[in-house]
Amino acid sequence: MDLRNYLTDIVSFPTEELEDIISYFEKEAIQKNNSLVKEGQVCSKLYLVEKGVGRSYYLKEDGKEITQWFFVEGQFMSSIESFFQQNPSLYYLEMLEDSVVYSITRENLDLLFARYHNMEKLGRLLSTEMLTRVVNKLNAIQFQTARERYDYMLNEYPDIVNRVALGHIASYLGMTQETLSRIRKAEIRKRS
Amino acid sequence: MDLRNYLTDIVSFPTEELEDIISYFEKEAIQKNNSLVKEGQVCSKLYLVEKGVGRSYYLKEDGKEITQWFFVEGQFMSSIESFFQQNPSLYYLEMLEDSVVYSITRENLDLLFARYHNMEKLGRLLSTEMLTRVVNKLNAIQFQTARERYDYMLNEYPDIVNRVALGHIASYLGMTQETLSRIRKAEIRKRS
DNA sequence: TATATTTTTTGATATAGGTCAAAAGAAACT
DNA sequence: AGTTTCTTTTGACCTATATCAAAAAATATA
Repeated sequence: MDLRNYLTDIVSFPTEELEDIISYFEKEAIQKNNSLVKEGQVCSKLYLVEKGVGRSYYLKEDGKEITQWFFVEGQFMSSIESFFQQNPSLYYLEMLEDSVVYSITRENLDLLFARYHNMEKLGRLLSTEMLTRVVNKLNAIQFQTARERYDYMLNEYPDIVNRVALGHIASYLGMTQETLSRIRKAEIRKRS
Repeated sequence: MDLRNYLTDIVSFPTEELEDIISYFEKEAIQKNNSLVKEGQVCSKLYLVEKGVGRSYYLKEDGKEITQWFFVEGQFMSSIESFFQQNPSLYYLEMLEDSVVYSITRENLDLLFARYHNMEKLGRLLSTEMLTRVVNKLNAIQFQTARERYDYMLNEYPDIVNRVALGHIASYLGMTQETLSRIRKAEIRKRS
């Protein structure tokens, strides 16, 4: 899958619109553990992951890293609030594997939103999709036990569980590493 | 504030576009405790609250009501996933005071999105705004103590605290009614 | 392939907030 | 105004998950 496919999967663009739009994206290779954005910086770009996994995270007062979101192939990645409001990011963005991403700046994206009705539609559809995903996570976090949250993760993101550190998943799910380790142990026992 | 103002506050529409758009909305008066949508129904309309407060909630297996979101004057209200995906709603929508709302059907909204680029933009901006709000709530719920969450509520929605039942606020914040009652008691003591 | 570093597991203990039950207070209805 | 119903508060007790500390396992580096 390349950029063209990811976009046309959402909205069908006339060829010349699509080519113009694509010309504003840049392809970047990012090495494992490299940051795209650091806390305090304004996030000036929106990324689309072609290959690899990324995450957004922040530091609690005690210095612990809290993973806020994971981004896999085909997903748009950004420090959303910083990108849209152009204020300093509360989050770090980093890639957890050697990755390839496409990026577009806020200015160019705005330009494309204004130029093409279809692009505006794509923006709207992506936001509502993201919104649904965040609402789902909120419900999982708010009303499920630690074990149920891990099951939710296995269902929604089976892939990620095997690609990233347990500590990252634990903080993403709002529990400690130790708790997740114990849950996993119990699940293995249950299945055999 | 009327519908016209709520819309032009977000995007500036040429007069005749605005009048056309507005003609697709219907004004409805809803009595306290009346539902707009029940669990299992497809939510066919998007509402804008002119006067009153609404909430979305769902029932846990044990029958307890969990408030998912509050909607006050000027906010768009819907069972979002049901409205956009046109599948059965997991949530109830109800008004907690005698209210006046504007409504528009999914079909008409889609028609306006397709007809006016400006309308599509409004849709996109509303989704991103909502997205930011949900992300904020998620962070509050996931990493703050019960007391901190109540403080977050007092800041973000000072108004709501005095308009709706404590039990609704408690479940919205992911805690029991009893816990919220004790927190409130402690806060009062602290302030005097 | 040995050594250093990071990640995961395990154990012991502590605690925030849940549950259950009942009293007190407010609001709604006749 | 009195009665019923709904909401909030209070108390006693319990449990899921956090915290702290250290061992074991996996991974990276020299």
